[in-house]
Amino acid sequence: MATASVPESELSTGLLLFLPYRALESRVFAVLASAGFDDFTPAQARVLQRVGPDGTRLTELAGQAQITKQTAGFLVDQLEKAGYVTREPDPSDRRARLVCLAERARAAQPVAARVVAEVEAEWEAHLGKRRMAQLRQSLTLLREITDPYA
Amino acid sequence: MATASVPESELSTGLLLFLPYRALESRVFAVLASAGFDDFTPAQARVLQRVGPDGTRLTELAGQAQITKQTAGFLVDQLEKAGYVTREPDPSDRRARLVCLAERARAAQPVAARVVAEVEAEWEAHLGKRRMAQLRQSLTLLREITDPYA
DNA sequence: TGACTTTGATAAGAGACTCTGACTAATTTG
DNA sequence: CAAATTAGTCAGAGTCTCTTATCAAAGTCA
Repeated sequence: MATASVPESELSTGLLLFLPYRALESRVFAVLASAGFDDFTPAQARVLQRVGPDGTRLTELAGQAQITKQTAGFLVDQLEKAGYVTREPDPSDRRARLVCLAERARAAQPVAARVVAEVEAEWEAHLGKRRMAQLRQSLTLLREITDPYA
Repeated sequence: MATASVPESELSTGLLLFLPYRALESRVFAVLASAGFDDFTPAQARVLQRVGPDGTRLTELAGQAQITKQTAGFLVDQLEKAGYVTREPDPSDRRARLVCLAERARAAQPVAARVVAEVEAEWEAHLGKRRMAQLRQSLTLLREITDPYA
């Protein structure tokens, strides 16, 4: 039996996905902190990221972030105290409340968006336009079978 | 100026990377648990994953996982109690100790490897052989600029 | 060599995150 | 309407992570 040549990378696709994800998140977090948005934690940010423009229910946030309702509630409490979100009654269901973006979150958003664009530009410069586009396309396809909320 | 069409996906590349990563990790974790390897946590697993075949120093594990040495030590303590790793003196530096894989970790490895292979096969079936290969290639390239330990 | 700095690791304590279980209130269903 | 489901909260415990401080071994350099 012929000896197979060792592939250029022995890392699992999982770790290969994780490394750039973590790099991006760290960059965004660092820039936000130095821009004065240093009063929230990564866990809070991951929930905040999921709040839609018209508000999102706690259960929905918990589902998307794959944490329990209790944990989501705990994190939203803190985001609320720090002025990033408000809780409004949901007109369509009196049991529910909508978590809505507050002023401070709307101020942070463009800062975060700028960093994401910057990092993505660096990636595109390294990979080339073609490969970057293919990467996003493949990841979008992959989302169909890996994101329960796609 | 012509109005640009809305891209097919509005998700940031970061979230697109995260979703399949999380899906893979969850699958592996679930299968390991149902195979009897249910006595470690995700945080412990992320450290265990980094232990090399010849042992790895605590500081190295902490660096790769991007956690503090103290946190890494805390997690290794628990992995040691559960029988997944041992700590051996490092012959080349009497300050250091090598975290080494123990019997239980060697037993879990093939189970984990099988699930990873299974999930990657599903992804390849969805994307096609060509796109899957391109995806891994692009991610490997991206690692050059996003992994400080590449 | 001997003082100084760096590096590997640990200890103590506090804060943050997350879970399970139990509960209330509103809605949906049969 | 009664039963089951769904949205959310409360209480408590366990886990994870950090900061600060300390010790011991190794490296640096005058």
